[in-house]
Amino acid sequence: MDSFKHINSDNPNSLSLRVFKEIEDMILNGEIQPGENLIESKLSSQLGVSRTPVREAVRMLERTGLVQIVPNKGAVVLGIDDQDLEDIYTIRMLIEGLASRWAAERMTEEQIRELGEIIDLQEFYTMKNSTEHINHLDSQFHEKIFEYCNSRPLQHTLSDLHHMIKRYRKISVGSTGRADKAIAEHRQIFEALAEHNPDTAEKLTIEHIANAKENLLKIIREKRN
Amino acid sequence: MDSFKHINSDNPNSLSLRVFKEIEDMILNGEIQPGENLIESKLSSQLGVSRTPVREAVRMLERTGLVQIVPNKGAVVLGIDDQDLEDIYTIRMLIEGLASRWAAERMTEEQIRELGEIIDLQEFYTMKNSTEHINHLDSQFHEKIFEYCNSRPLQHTLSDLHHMIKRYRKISVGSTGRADKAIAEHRQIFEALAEHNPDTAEKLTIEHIANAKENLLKIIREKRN
DNA sequence: GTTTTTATGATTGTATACAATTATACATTA
DNA sequence: TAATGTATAATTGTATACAATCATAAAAAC
Repeated sequence: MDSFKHINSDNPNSLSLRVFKEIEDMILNGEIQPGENLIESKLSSQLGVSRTPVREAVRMLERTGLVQIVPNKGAVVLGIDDQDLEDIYTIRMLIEGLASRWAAERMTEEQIRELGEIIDLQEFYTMKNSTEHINHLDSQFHEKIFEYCNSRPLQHTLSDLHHMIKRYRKISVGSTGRADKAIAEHRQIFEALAEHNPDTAEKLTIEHIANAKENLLKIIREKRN
Repeated sequence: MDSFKHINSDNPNSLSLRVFKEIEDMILNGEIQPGENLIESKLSSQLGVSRTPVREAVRMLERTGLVQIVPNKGAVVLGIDDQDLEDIYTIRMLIEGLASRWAAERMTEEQIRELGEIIDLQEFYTMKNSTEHINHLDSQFHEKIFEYCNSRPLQHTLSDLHHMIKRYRKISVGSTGRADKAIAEHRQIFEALAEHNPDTAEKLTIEHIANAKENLLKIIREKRN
């Protein structure tokens, strides 16, 4: 049953992957706006590569939900509206709740130690007000949990959801007073995990994401006015 | 904000798509076994097309989770073990439960009528013992619900999950006495949806999928012995 | 003046050629 | 013999050329 295991693909950068990331950045930074068409020939000359890796990159972008491909017509950049965003967070509540539940059941002592270190770092950088680090560690905390829950299907599902909200995460934690609260919540979740208490871990995680959702929606509404 | 809407891509069959389906079938039918490598040149000569559409098809297969691509090395067919299968069904319980909840809230009268017709057909073909039709309608019932819940993120998530278990669905409903029970459950879910009763619809859907899961695991264990 | 047709250009889809990488078998050395 | 290096073959990655499809605008028909 060796063939069933995942091989840890160590990201040996291919051109397609580089192009994928470059186009993704352009979209995330607003250089390319929702509604615009991605034209393979333009992108390829712009990036100095042939059309083939661009094509593959566009296919990867479709997979992340950033783009929709219409056969024989091309790829158009998709936006997401408020309803979509709310739905994504509601789904995340359920799925990440489940992830915490399973992590609480399945985590090893070594993994608990590792997660503890992340929390310590988070508290450190929050005191220092280093937004850059805070955002990165926030992502890392969530990613570690769904690594430790040790379920390929769940990881797959969650990674899709996280891709969808990549555009918004940067504003979610930054700027407001949410960072302090978020970390206090992380600490609580961590303790439930460390005690192998699935019910509490799940409940706290759901609340945590519900709070993040409210905060994000609030910020977005403010930005619009 | 026109650009945000999905264009109903009416499947204008491209070669890549045809090739995708052919390879998918080969894997689903066991012609290509988990652990085997997909070799582009072989497949292209075997199917009488060039390597380009084969490459694109393999990328699509990776997206459905049937295959894993290791850069510079190729694509290997993935299997899923019992734990994966259980996890998928647990996730499905949550997600389809949510789909039913939202469908109950958002469904139109016209959609209720349509869904009712599917149920009627299901009952008809179950009396006739037409396994072919039963399986198809079972899929259709679930797909209609997450079409009617009208949430793109949820649809995306669920369609991934359904792809993952495509290999198993054919044996799930067939052969056993499960079909009768399944349809009775569908009927109950339908009534909750028609009454716009989210709580009941969600609860019944979760139970329904839990039952399907037990049934599937039982069948698989029997087949192994 | 409006609609339909037709021609042209732009863009995507597919095939093929070549480059880069990886796997395999054999030889070499300790 | 085991380990390491090297040559060759197999395979994937990328570039380019051509075919098919679609979008646009001018011309023709009404």
